[in-house]
Amino acid sequence: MDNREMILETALDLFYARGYDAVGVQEIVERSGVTKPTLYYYFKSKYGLLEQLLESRGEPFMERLHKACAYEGDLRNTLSAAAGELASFAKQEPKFYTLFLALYHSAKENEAYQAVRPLVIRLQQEIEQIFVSAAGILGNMHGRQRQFSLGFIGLILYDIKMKLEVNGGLRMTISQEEIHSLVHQFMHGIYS
Amino acid sequence: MDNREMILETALDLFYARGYDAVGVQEIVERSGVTKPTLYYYFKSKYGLLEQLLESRGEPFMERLHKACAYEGDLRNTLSAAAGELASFAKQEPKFYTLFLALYHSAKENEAYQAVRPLVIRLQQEIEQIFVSAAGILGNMHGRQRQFSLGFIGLILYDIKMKLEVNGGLRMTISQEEIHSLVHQFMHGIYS
DNA sequence: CTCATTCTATACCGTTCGGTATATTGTGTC
DNA sequence: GACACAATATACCGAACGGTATAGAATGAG
Repeated sequence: MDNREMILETALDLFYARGYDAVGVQEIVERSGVTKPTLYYYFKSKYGLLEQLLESRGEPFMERLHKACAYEGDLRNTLSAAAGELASFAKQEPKFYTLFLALYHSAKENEAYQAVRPLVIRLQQEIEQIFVSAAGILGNMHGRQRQFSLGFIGLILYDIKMKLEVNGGLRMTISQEEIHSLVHQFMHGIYS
Repeated sequence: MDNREMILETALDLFYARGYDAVGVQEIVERSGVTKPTLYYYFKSKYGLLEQLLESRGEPFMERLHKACAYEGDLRNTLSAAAGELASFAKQEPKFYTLFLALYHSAKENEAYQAVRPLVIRLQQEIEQIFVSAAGILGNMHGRQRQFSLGFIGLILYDIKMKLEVNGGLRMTISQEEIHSLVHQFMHGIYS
């Protein structure tokens, strides 16, 4: 692993464990076996490091999610596909997933929240687009696509986080059945 | 307002806006119109300030929640009472509610997460106790009280946060109907 | 071999960090 | 008026913060 990747990996470990603000640049470079100028050569600043970390780990996932969110006439199946993609991603990258969630809920005027916003917005757009596509069929959304998508995201993200925690990080399993059950639970609220 | 309360209020504002780690003691005392030794006289350390902030604002709420969670034979009504209490608290203290949620999701090895744990545990216990009490009647929980309570907490907390955000912090309204609808949505997943 | 470019280390910068030793100012008690 | 005690300010501490000026090593191209 080259130095750049090593720094990214170390930063992920540390930000995950203690948070962006509580981790110093010095500690990152020491654990990575490099010195400060190396970090600043690749990332320009501590904030740049966080940005590139979020982009390098988030981009591949966003592409997979985009494909999974392609609406094909059935809202339930599409939501299940999206939720399944989120779950499999969380299983593959539990630390990044947890870090993402922490940043998602962090203070709005904090640097770290600004850095994660692009990813959050894209996630919201992908999910919201599902409901927009389904509006033609459902017909009764009355412009509540945003509300529905936010609620769906919150439900799924939190459920996955809980399942990650009770299994101690690794070994998380989330079956197709559980996904369908969650989606069913969510949709029942919509239709009633 | 005396100096101690002034410091607490300022700390809440700043921690809410930018997060515990990103705010320095210097800024807190400047905005409070006092000097550092005054802060350290009352709170002993920055961490102590956070602890006392969480306790002073969290304790009154926990007491109200405890009463609301008293199980009286009907799971739906009890859950609605608990959720309603959470909602009214969020409406009264939106900044503290949001700060609590941010800390709840922050990195586990971070100081701030350690500080909020007592409150988190008590919240979980209150909610879990509802399901434990209901177990005699439901009978089919198979020791899943913890899982149910965590899921319920996640659903309610996130829903309230969303409603806070779309209304720009103040002017949040969450009707009794919405509460009942949420609880219904949650329970349908349990019974099915 | 030479030169440009990429990458990395030594050593340092000013600033801010959380925290404190010491002294002074109320304020009510005896 | 003397005393105790709570509350506050001045001035300072060493350490850690994010960041950088400068120079040296490595690498491939001509």
